[in-house]
Amino acid sequence: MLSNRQEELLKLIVEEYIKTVKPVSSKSLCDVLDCSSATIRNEMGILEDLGLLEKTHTSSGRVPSEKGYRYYVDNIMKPKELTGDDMLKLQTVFHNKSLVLSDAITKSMEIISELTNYTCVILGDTSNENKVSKVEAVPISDNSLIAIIVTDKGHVENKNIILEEDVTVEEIKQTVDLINKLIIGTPIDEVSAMLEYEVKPIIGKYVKQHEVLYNAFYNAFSDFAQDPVIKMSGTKNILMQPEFDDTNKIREIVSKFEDKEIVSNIKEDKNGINIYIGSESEFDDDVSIIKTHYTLNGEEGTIALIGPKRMEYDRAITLLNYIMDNLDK
Amino acid sequence: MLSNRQEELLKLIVEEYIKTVKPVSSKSLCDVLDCSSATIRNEMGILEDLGLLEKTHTSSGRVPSEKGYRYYVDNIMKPKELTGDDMLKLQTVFHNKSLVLSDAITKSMEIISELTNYTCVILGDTSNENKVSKVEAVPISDNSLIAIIVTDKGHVENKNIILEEDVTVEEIKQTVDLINKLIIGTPIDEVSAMLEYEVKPIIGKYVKQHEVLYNAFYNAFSDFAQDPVIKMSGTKNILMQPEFDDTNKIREIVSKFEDKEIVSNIKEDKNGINIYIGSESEFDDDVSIIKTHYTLNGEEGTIALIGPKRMEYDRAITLLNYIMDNLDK
DNA sequence: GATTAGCATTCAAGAAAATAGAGTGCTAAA
DNA sequence: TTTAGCACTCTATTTTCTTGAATGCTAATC
Repeated sequence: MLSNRQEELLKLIVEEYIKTVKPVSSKSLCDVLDCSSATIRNEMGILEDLGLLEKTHTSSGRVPSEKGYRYYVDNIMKPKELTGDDMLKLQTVFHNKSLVLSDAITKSMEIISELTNYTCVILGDTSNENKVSKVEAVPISDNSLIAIIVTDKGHVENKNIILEEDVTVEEIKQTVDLINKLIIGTPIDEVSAMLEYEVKPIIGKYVKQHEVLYNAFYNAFSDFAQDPVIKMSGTKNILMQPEFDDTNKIREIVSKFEDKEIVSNIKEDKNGINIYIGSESEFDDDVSIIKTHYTLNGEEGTIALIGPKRMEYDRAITLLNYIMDNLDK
Repeated sequence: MLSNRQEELLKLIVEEYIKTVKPVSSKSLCDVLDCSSATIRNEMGILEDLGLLEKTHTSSGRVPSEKGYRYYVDNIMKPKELTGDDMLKLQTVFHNKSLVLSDAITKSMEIISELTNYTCVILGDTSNENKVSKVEAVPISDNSLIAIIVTDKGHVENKNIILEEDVTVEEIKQTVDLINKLIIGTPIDEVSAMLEYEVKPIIGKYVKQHEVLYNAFYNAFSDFAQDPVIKMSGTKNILMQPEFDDTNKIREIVSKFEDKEIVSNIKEDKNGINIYIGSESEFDDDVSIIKTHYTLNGEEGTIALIGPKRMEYDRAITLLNYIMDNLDK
């Protein structure tokens, strides 16, 4: 258990380091804590023994450890008020009423990455709340067609399908009508089963080239659930941070950003705003990630803010909270 | 005018530098040119006076200048045969027949960036060859609908539209039917005019909330022509090149890659494969860009390969040519 | 028992000097 | 026209020194 002074000291060191990116010396805190540097050094020693502080070399000042940041975030940090300036920029998103929701998230992401100078990632999934609203097929050539699926939440997916065998326009129309009749209103995650057990048996009776067409639509729908949308904003921001002043580190991060599989792992399941510090992020030991899962009118996904370990956690959280609150409305 | 030996010398220096990224010394070429280093130094001096070679400092070996690369590309370089290995990897794209064309380009881009270790960019435009094939509108809520436009080449665009005033399902249906009747077959770049002069006058007679609906569709179509698709592959590749072993240079390039406006400038209009060396690229003085414009079954755009100035121009061109030839089929 | 002054100690970071070696340019001879 | 030979230039690396900002510890003080 930390004494009041120890907590105060940890707080000062974390906040000073976040600001300056330089190890904090005992002397520099004398004034604030109103005691001598020797006393502070003693306390620092204790915090270091507890694993909350670290040194970069034997005679350097102290730097928060991962555990130190964790303690700060869990026990010390207080929510921060939004500054008028931040507020002002955020307003521009929410006052534009003609923005469709999905655009609003994207726009928020851009603003948040700009305000914080961190990198913002959106991993969007199509929520299972989506129900099929309309299916359409437009023939393009003799052996290809475009299958279009619209959901009640306004999602549109289309797929260009090559047909292995010739199919008549009439057959396509029949199939589409049939599918529409049977699956409108079906939640998107149940469509595959629906197609297989309800549509497949019936389609054979009415449509000649039923195999080909069934397969085409089955593939179109199976794509729907998959590949989450990845959007990033401010990729460069995190690379600009002084702690990443190393070509190989930058290359490593850029490589990870480019790898969809790695980025997809940033996905968050828990509710509320969650903080992952350094190695906790499972993305890169030198970054922290603040994530939150959102469900918003048929869209669902993760919004994540990637910054250095010395992130301004309080401000970032406040900003994210503000955005989430306002998107709800 | 260069002598044979001078051309040979330039060729050797360019190719050696491309391979090693180290200034080339006179001594290292004695064997190949079968003369003394002093002779080579004399010739090098001439090439330097002509601005084809440069030194990094007074007593360093020679490095090709921008003009040197240009001379090499224009006068010396010969097309390169594809290696069996390259060929093999490329085959995988073209043997997959169920790949729709647009996917084939994307896939080619990925392979080409992987084979060359350069960065590949595709700037896709919707060609004006596209003609409207079908328009559809699906109501989502009382005050919003999804407008969908399909072209004869298989392009689909959709837009979520918020209606300022209430509109009935019946009115939407009427409008869509009307638009379909009037504009199917219209080239995409003429749709705006068509809407304004043909549809607008008529729509008023049949549809009550014609203003609102007209505006909605007008906006949906105006989006179509705009925002070209940008796809990138192997962003990290160029950052890995040894000449970019500098954090600020890397940051600069990443920033440019992130800026859609800058990337859009890479667009190519000329036919055939074009080479832009260093400052000619107008993207960054330290890179070269090989670009080609493609028109392919209703899709149109630019495919660009971004590498260091010491690119393997011959190989890159051969690869691009191979891809373009095969996409045509 | 907690605090602090004082002092030896450690280490990074930067400047300065020393060294080695890879190249060049130029001259004079072949 | 070519080349051997040599002085010269510059980079890159290593080494040494110096400075100053920290620390840890001890012993005196509050």
